[in-house]
Amino acid sequence: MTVQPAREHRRTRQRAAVDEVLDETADFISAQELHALLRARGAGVGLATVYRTLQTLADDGRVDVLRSDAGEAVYRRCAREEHHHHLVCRSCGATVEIAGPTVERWAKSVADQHGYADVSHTLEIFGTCPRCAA
Amino acid sequence: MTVQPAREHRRTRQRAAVDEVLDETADFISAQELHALLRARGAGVGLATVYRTLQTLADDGRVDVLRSDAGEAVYRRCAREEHHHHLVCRSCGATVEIAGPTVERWAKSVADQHGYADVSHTLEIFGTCPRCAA
DNA sequence: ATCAAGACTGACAACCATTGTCAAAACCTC
DNA sequence: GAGGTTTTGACAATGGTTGTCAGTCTTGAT
Ligand SMILES: [Zn+2]
Ligand SMILES: [Zn+2]
Ligand SMILES: [Zn+2]
Ligand SMILES: [Zn+2]
Repeated sequence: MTVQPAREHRRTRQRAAVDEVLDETADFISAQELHALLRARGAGVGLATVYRTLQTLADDGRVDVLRSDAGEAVYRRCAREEHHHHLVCRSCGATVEIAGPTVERWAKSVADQHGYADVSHTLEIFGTCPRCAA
Repeated sequence: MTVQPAREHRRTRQRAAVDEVLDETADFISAQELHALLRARGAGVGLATVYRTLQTLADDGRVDVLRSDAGEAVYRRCAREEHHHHLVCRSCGATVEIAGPTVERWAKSVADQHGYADVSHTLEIFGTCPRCAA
């Protein structure tokens, strides 16, 4: 019995294109925006494919997802893959990655106190970045 | 020139009905669910009106809003109107209101350090409540 | 009580992000 | 190259939410 190589996803032109945009984009971006970008730069990719690719990346923890004020899902390739949070500019989307060890412990302890198990949490900070503060 | 009394919203049967359901419901509930509830108990209210009413209540800070995993907006009348957060059961929706003074200060300080102004944040803790832990 | 002004309602259409469909295309292994 | 699997993409379908607008209801004033 041979050890099966971890079945990775295939590398296709479409996935490479999505990956490239994510690497070049510092801010959170929606699937629709990403799709428009790709179309604009010639390397067209089907909208459904963009959604599927982002979904997969998110499942694999290779991109972070959060919901904009409008409820639209937005994606970002973060420098660190470990758990962290974000300080996001409401106006231009400029993002700073944040670590908060104290908050992590606090959240866990609060959940424990109330007997909640299998705990997770969401935490994002929004504001107006220096460049957008006219 | 007489001083105008603060123009409040009008009191209508529909808004009273929505209010009543919110007071009776301990868990976060979606607009669609609330609409179905009202219809079921006879006091029918138009779906658009339910949405508008919840929107208004949220704007006035009279109900809390957050997004379910599915991206659907869910609403809840909380005991305290001051800023707070929630510990929510992923399975049954049972909710505990949480205050986190330390987190509040931390969030503000992080934003300040990066020059972000007009700061707000979202923070919710999810888990499985004691009753749902089979 | 009556009335006018305008806030509110609701059935329905419109929107729009996201997902489902499925035949064609790309890819991999033998 | 053949056969089997994965991926793609145009299009339809879904579903929450908002827009429309004529008719209804509240309210404050008469
Ligand atoms: Zn900015
Ligand atoms: Zn965290
Ligand atoms: Zn529960
Ligand atoms: Zn807070």
